[in-house]
Parts: sequence; C-alpha cells; structure tokens
Amino acid sequence: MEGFFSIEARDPGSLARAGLIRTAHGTIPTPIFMPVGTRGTVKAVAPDDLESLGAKIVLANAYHLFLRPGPELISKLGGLHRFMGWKGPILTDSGGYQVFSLSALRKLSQEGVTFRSTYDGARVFLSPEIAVGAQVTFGVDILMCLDECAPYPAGREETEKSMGLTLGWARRSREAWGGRGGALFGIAQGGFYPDLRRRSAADIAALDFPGQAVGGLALGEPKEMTFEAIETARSELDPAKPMYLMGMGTPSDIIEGIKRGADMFDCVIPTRNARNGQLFTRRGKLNVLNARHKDDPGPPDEKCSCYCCRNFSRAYLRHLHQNREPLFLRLASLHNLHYYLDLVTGARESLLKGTFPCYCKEFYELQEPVD
RNA sequence: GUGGGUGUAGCUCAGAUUGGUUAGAGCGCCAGGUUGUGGCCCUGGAGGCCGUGGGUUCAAGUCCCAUUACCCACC
Repeated sequence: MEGFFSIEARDPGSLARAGLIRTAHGTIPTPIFMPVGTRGTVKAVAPDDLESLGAKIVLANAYHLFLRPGPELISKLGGLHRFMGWKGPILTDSGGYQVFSLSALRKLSQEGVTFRSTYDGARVFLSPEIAVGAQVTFGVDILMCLDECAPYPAGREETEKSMGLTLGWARRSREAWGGRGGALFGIAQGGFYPDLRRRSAADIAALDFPGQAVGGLALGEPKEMTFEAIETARSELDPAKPMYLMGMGTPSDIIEGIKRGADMFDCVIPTRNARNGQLFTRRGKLNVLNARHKDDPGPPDEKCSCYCCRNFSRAYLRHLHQNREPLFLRLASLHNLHYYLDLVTGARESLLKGTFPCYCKEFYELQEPVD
C-alpha cells in the first residue's frame, strides 16, 4: 500500500501529527473524525448533509449490513457507496464490537462467532474470513479485522485469551484479504494490562497492515487507564501508519487522543447524544431540552456556523423534540457532527501551522467548569 | 325524573365484599447518564384535602348516609 498514508506535520511537543490517507474515493485529511453510519446511513442526516458538513469519511458496520440487507444485495446494487449514496471514503467495522456489545446473544469459538441475529433471532455465523469477504464485497475503502473486545473489567487470563483470539483472527483476516480492495486495518487489544497491551500492539504491528487500530477503549474504565493504554499501544505500533482509536470518544478524548498520536476517531456520541438533546458547544455540553431553554431565542452555540445554529433557536429545538418531530434529529445531529468535524479540522490546521499546543489550551480554557 | 356506573398525581388507571406503617404504577414533567448506535435504554426527582360534607370505628381511599360532577340506559 505505497502512499496510503503520509505525514505532513508534527507537533514537536507531543505525538500529534497531521497527515493524509489516500483512498479510491478520496483523500482523507487527518486527524479525522468519522461519523457513524452503522446501517449504511448516518442516522437522521443525508449524504448531502454530510458533504456540506465537510465529512471526509463515514463508518458503517459489516455485522449489521451482513445481516440486512446482506452482501449479495449490496453488491448487486453496485456496492455500498452507490447503495447508500455516499461518494466519499467508507470504513466498515467488522462486527468485532458486536461480539462484545451483543455478548448475551453469541457463542465464541476459535473458528468464529455465532450470533443470534438482532433482527429475527436467526443463527448467524461470522468468521474473520466471512467478515473480510463481506467488506470486500461492499467495496469499502477501509476494512477492519474481526476482533474480540474484552469487557472491562476483565481478569488477566480472560484478557490474554481474548487478545490471542484477536491475533489469530487478525492473521486469518490478513490472509483472506490478500491485498484486495481497500486497506485492511489490524486491531490491537490487550485490555488494561500494560504488558498485554504492549504485546498485542507489537503482534498486530508485526502483521504489517496498512493501518492500525486500538480497540477495547472507553468501556467504563477511568480516563487515566484509557490514555495509558493508548500510549502503551502507540509505543509498539508503526508510527508511519495511521492509528485509529476505535469508538473514541468525547471531545476531550479526541484532543487527548491526537496528542498521543491518533489519526482517526469514530464515536456514536455526537449523533446519539444529539437525538437525546445533548448538544456540544465551545463552552461544553448543553442539554437543549432543559426547561430553562423554553423561551430562549438564542442558538445552541452563538459562535457556531452550522445550519442549525444559523437558523434556529434553543426554544424551537426544544419544541421540536417535545413533539417528537423528525426535524429535531436532523438539526441536532447536524450541529453535533459540525462540532466534531470542526474540532478535528481545527486540530489539523493548528498542526499544520505549528500552533497545536495553543489549540489544546484554548479548547480547555473555553470549557465551563462542570458542577 | 328513575335506575345503574364512575370521581385517587398533569393524563390513563391499580389499590378484594380482609378497614391497619409514610396511598402506588405506566405515561408525561424535571434533572443526570449515554464512547467500533435501534430515536432505544438506564438512574434519580417533583407532584395527591383519595370529588365534597357528615357518620361508624382505636383506626376510613376502603364501610354507611347525604350531596355534587360526569357517563350510560330507560321514561
């Protein structure tokens, strides 16, 4: 994968860097945030919204799309890009997270994982080969290996066993991929045992994937543990390749992740929380459903230039939500995605200008103290 | 007018023909949470002259009488 990733600028005081990831559907400037579109749609927003927000890549989920509508249908309809009407790059998660999040509905074996479908209860088997095959069929730009994300807390033995399974699956995924289609990323696990984290990262790095992800983060552990795990993994991964922190995170998680060398992020927070009324502003979180906004004529964030903030009041947004109007979901999602994309774009620009430390400082200074 | 039914939280209703701590639920409301997503879900909180007035009783949302409002049926 010559020229897949290049680094344009580095912050001398940290591991932060700005780079470019080149794919068949476009070049992705990093650091980047990927809106989550699990089922081939970023909930409540259309592809043209994503485009005007400046989204450079979206994430979809192979497990969900595998179950419904299935790879054959997507292939028949021209691949996932065409199917979902998004022309830019797509990354698919393999379904590894579902091994964790749907743990009550699955049985694990060395060979793979058997799920009870969350749609109709049918038994579905997923292996590293099947997961890669599906992603290749989807025609996505970045594929993820099937992995197992150990829960938190987890015992040392359980964690070690889990990362072993993940490593075996990573080898098989790589074999099944064979360089076809997009770029396959390996996933380092290892829980919160520094030596296991280190080993998992080293083992994954040795497999020489085009990109590297760190999984098993933000499962409820204290922040210091999350950051330590990232640092530990980073020390063993290949710094010439993009590092993707899976499922991260809050705005400050992203800033802290960038400092620690991360290039890619995805998280459901901006879209999910938007649907529940929690909006992100420069000054911190804002629950626009709170009664105190009942007659507030101001936008969610005075300084925000998004479509929502330019045109609508907090009072109107609250009104929409109280009446369960679909427009609420769209406006709130647009705003939060704008915030997240703006956050990483700002970080990137500051890295290119050499002002990243100031950018971070300003980010924290603006946050209102939490009471 | 006569007979029957119903009045308990903002709404819909539980609270046995066994009277017994501080009267409950769902929804709504108020406030938190949400990290590789089902708009789901989770956690707290506020809110009651039990229609009104009398009576029986140590004790009444519960039993008795009256009264009032609404609903249904029949003149």
